Amino acid sequence: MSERSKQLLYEKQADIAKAIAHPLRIAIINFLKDGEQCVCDIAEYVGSERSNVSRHLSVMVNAGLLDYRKEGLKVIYKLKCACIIDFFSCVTRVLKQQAKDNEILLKAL
Amino acid sequence: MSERSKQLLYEKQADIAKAIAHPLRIAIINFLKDGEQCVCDIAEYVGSERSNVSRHLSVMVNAGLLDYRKEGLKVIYKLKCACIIDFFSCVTRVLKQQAKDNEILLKAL
DNA sequence: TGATTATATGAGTATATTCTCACATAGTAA
DNA sequence: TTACTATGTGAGAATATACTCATATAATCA
Repeated sequence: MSERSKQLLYEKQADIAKAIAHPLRIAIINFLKDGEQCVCDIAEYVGSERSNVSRHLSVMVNAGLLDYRKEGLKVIYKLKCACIIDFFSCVTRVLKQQAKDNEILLKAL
Repeated sequence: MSERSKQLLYEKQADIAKAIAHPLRIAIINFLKDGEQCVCDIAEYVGSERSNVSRHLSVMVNAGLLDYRKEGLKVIYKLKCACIIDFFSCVTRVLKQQAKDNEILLKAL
């Protein structure tokens, strides 16, 4: 792969990681794991303004993480790729390792 | 899990995603996939200032993605958890889907 | 000792992200 | 038509991130 292609790929990959990298967006992903939802239900679940949630949703749509469809007044969002869940199994492993490290540190005090 | 615990977990997960979410850091992860490296070799590989690379490395160490050891003047960094690679297989699937979508769109023009 | 090298960090600037409020848009229903 | 509801978006302020340059630290070697 050329240097330029690599560069582009890294940027695309970073865009996707960025689209995940926010507590509110992670909460949304967790909510959508169990099925599609409209903006107002998502906003209630995550406890934030609808306008704010709407923006976070559009970040994830732009990154290719979510799909949506309109149903009357409502817009229903869903995960486009269930594989996003895999990301969290990786993250969970890192967090468990961190917790273990902290435990060791704590015992040394 | 309590609301507070969920909130904390989402923040921790977001911190890890943030630590990945930069083209330079992704380039570094790709370089370290093949084995540990010192700062100056990493800086040369990614084509950036050492001071900048040093900072990106410390972001990833703080997030629990990397480990390091000192060897003389050099500091050698390595991936702490190979599972980070799994993240990219997920990202790759999202990117492939995007490429497919774009192809469909292109044909419709 | 002083010079050299690798790395880390403080300070400043530039840029990006997030949130809130107000308003716009679009579908629905009286 | 008007009123209502769900969603999206512009503008501004607050905050976070990233980069560069200069300097600090720490190991090595003459």
